[in-house]
Amino acid sequence: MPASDDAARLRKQGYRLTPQRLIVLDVVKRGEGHLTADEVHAAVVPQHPYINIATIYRTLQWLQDVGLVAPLAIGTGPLRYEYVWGETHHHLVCQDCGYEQEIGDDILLALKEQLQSRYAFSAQLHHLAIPGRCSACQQNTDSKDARPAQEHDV
Amino acid sequence: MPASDDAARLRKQGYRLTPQRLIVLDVVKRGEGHLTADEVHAAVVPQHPYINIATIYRTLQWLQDVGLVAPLAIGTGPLRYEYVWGETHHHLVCQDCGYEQEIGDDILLALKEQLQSRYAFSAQLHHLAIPGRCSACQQNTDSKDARPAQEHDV
DNA sequence: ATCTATGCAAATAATTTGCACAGCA
DNA sequence: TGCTGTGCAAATTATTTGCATAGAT
Repeated sequence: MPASDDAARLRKQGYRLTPQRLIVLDVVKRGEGHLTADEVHAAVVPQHPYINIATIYRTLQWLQDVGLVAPLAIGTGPLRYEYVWGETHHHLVCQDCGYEQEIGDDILLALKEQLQSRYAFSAQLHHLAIPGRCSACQQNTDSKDARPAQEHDV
Repeated sequence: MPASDDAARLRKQGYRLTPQRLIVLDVVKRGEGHLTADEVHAAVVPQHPYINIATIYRTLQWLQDVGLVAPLAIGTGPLRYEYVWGETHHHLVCQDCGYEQEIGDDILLALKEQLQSRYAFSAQLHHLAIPGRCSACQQNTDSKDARPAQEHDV
């Protein structure tokens, strides 16, 4: 799904395509993981030196509006953005080592169905970051937060 | 589970209990829904006029460290905090009307098991906000923000 | 030519930190 | 009394907005 595809679609839909928008889209698309506005900006600068951080924010907002990127609430810190590929997917994020794994949407189907049948609630889980521990880190049995009464890990 | 319970536990664990901490804890505990730092501050002021917003942030951080409150990433905007009751629970948040419903943890058990067996991943879904549409809003077939180009569900 | 997007700068939010003093254990 | 927590103010960080102009269609 080349960028030109998105571009053609957007142009046809009457949106104005500027180099800034194309570059930002490209960066978000090829950026692995999830980028903050700042990271996107840094990645764009080499190709478009005078681009302003405000434009990044505006463009990311616009890309959300047209459905090409989605923000990912990853807990604390600044918002992160990711390109929305055709198929919905989710992420497993290891809280110990930071490892991320992408998983399909199918695993949430059962959950969605249950929410619908039990609560008549139609869940919109487009893009979920599921925190936890990966297999490797589960084995480090570790006696973490056996906290004596102070000293907090950060 | 009266606040004094938590207080006793914390004192026993060697933490220092100040009126500020007790009031903040109390506010978060009785505050329905999820409060931002600012909202907590506003709620505390009547009882403790000179409390500073920085203290709120520090206290909320501390309450997280001792496991009494948890931050809830509710998408965009400032972080929200909620008291952690004994049993884990989650929330259904309607994106149309804002209605929130609390649901038990059991509905996620199957999901957790699948993640464990398929990905060897131990999910930590302490506190999940699940966006979607409630039954009432599903019926308003809605032609919401009919954007000239097309339209995406959010 | 028209109208929207951009750059710039400044405003606003949201959160953190340094430091001297207050107050809990 | 000895530390730790607090208030205050200022520093950071994150995001948004007004306005004149550049640039896409």
